[in-house]
Amino acid sequence: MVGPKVTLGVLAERTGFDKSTISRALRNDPTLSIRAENLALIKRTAEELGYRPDPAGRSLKASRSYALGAVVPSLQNQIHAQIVEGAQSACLAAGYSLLVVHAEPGRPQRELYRQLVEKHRVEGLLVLTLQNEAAELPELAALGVPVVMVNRRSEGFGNFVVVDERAGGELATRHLIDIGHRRIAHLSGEIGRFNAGERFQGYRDALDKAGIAFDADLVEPAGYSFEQGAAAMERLLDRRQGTFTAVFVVTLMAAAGAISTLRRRGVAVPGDVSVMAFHDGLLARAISPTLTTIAYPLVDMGAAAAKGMIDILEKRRAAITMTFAEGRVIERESTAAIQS
Amino acid sequence: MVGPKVTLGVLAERTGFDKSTISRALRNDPTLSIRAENLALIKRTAEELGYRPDPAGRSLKASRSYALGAVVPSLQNQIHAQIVEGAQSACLAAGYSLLVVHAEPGRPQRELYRQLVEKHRVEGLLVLTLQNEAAELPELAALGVPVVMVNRRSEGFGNFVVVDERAGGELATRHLIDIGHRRIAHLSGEIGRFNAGERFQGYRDALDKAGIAFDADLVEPAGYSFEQGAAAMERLLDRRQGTFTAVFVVTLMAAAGAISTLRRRGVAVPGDVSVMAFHDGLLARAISPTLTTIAYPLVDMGAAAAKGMIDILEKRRAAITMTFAEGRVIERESTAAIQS
DNA sequence: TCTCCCTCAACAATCGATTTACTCGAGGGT
DNA sequence: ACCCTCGAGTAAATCGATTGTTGAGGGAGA
Repeated sequence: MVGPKVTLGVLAERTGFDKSTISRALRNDPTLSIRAENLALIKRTAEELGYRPDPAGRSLKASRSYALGAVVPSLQNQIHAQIVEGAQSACLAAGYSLLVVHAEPGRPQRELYRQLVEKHRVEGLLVLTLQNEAAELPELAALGVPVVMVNRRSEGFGNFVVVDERAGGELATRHLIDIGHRRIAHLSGEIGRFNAGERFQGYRDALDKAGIAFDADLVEPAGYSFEQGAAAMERLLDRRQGTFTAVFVVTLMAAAGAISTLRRRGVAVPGDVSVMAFHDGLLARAISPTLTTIAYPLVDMGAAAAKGMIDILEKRRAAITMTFAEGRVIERESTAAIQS
Repeated sequence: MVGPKVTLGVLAERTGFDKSTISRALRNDPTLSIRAENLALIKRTAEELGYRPDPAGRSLKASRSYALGAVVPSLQNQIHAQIVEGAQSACLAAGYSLLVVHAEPGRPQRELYRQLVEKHRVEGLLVLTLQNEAAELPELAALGVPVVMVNRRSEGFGNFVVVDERAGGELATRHLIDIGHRRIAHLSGEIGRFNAGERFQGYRDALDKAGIAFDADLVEPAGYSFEQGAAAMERLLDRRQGTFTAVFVVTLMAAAGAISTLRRRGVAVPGDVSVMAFHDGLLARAISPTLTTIAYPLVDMGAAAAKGMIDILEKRRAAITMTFAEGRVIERESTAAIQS
């Protein structure tokens, strides 16, 4: 079917040139000088026979794998799925491949990273997950390949691609303020973690700028998952039902959880409480009421991370620190203006 | 940091044996006879130095890439995300890598497949998408690598890993019947396609077995997406509102869409209409009311497909035709018994 | 006319792992 | 004394692509 493999050797026989000449010709190697007509002949022949350099040969000689690795908590989280989609596209477009592994909870992630680097020889790691950054970052660095953190950032750590979480948190909260809310609660993540902490700061920023007093009791630690959002809303209602008219929830999933609790407890959304989430995904349109969110170009972010990594590997840049600022409010049904 | 690469050559110097001896020793090559103590020495040294065979060298010599390719419509669909997660785990566990590409709508998929095979040299394709199977399957076959269809099946085509769609459709419908429904609508996919067609058949099977007359007018062609589900429910209500008490929707996403329409039109779920979906995912618990679904082990299905592919490549089997039968009803809030 | 320098390529060595074909000495059988 | 067979490894070739080095032929300047 496919016939004998088309290698440089085959091309050499066909054209009468040496394989090294052909290799150089096809790559437009400037150290090769060749007659224009011969160059054309070689290129044409390669084209006709459908020559594709074998990545194994290339890798062996170059001591490179042209592969990146990514570790992701779970692909079932749409946020991560978007990021991975972008990274994948960027890798393929640049001639790299991307190995994605998901971290099964309970199994130490260190092993996954190590396997990726030592066994599969990935040249760089895209990190979308880390339980304990302080402890794990040094380990990662010790693996000897560059690391780019995506959707995460750690003090003093070089490479990251993130969205402006703090500005996003502020944007979300300000939107609630703009449509008339004053008593705004916040379902947060673990404040010590980057994303949760920044979003929380943004929430405070918006309150401050609007001259609204911060009420720590209106902040309930939740987490990123549906269940955590639901449980946190439960606690918040137990304590403060009726005293807030809007809530900014730290993630899309947790917002869905919060809404489910609100509905179950007979609190109308957005009638009694408006709900605003961070990050957009198909889920936002699938639940009812549809969710107002702060949307960032997550696919682009994934692509930027992969591209940045590749640039680093190819010495086109030394580091990547990129912040996507262009968050915007996507208004849907879960938020409503307050008239009073 | 990582020091000089540990290759067979390094091990040879350290132990005094020839690299070929070491290679064969480490792989327990039965054609090598070696003194037990020397074997132990070699293995110990390899362990100490952290030797990992370089996949590039191995690939080159073996003319194999140890990589599989998968083309998926979008990772943002949880169903596909689950399948890919499973496939990924299975590949990594077997020492293979998995290249996932997602089909951007509009770009011909044929190019993606070709690139995967010719440029990245994947040894097998996991196919989760195909617009037009009759036209594209021969093209895929012509690429010269084995193809396993996942969550899809085509008449006369050898390899597939699927769930028992028809039994699942029957199970879903029967559950509705069991809890008292008689007038059951169906939001279907394109009947010509495998999944949609089978699920529809299952729907009919259940009606037949229960002695309920099939009413073609209660079947509304929808599609697999949220929007299509929403629009189809719109049409169905326009035509038949009040004449059915339950609906079996062809996918999770479309069911979410259907529910959103039902709610907007003031039809209570499950009060007026019970909704049952096919396949389970985080989404089912995130929407409100939570969705009753037919759950299949999709992660396992992805893993089985990858494992089957690897078995084929390693000649442990000639083909894989596997059907997961163990679908089960996960009862949540979107369905309720009818008392009458 | 004699170097010297381009132009246009060819040669050969590598990268790391695997595989096929040997080698070398000790012991066994006749 | 001679041939053979094991046991225990060794040597060399190979996979395909990529350099670093070398060389033949021709034109130009001295």
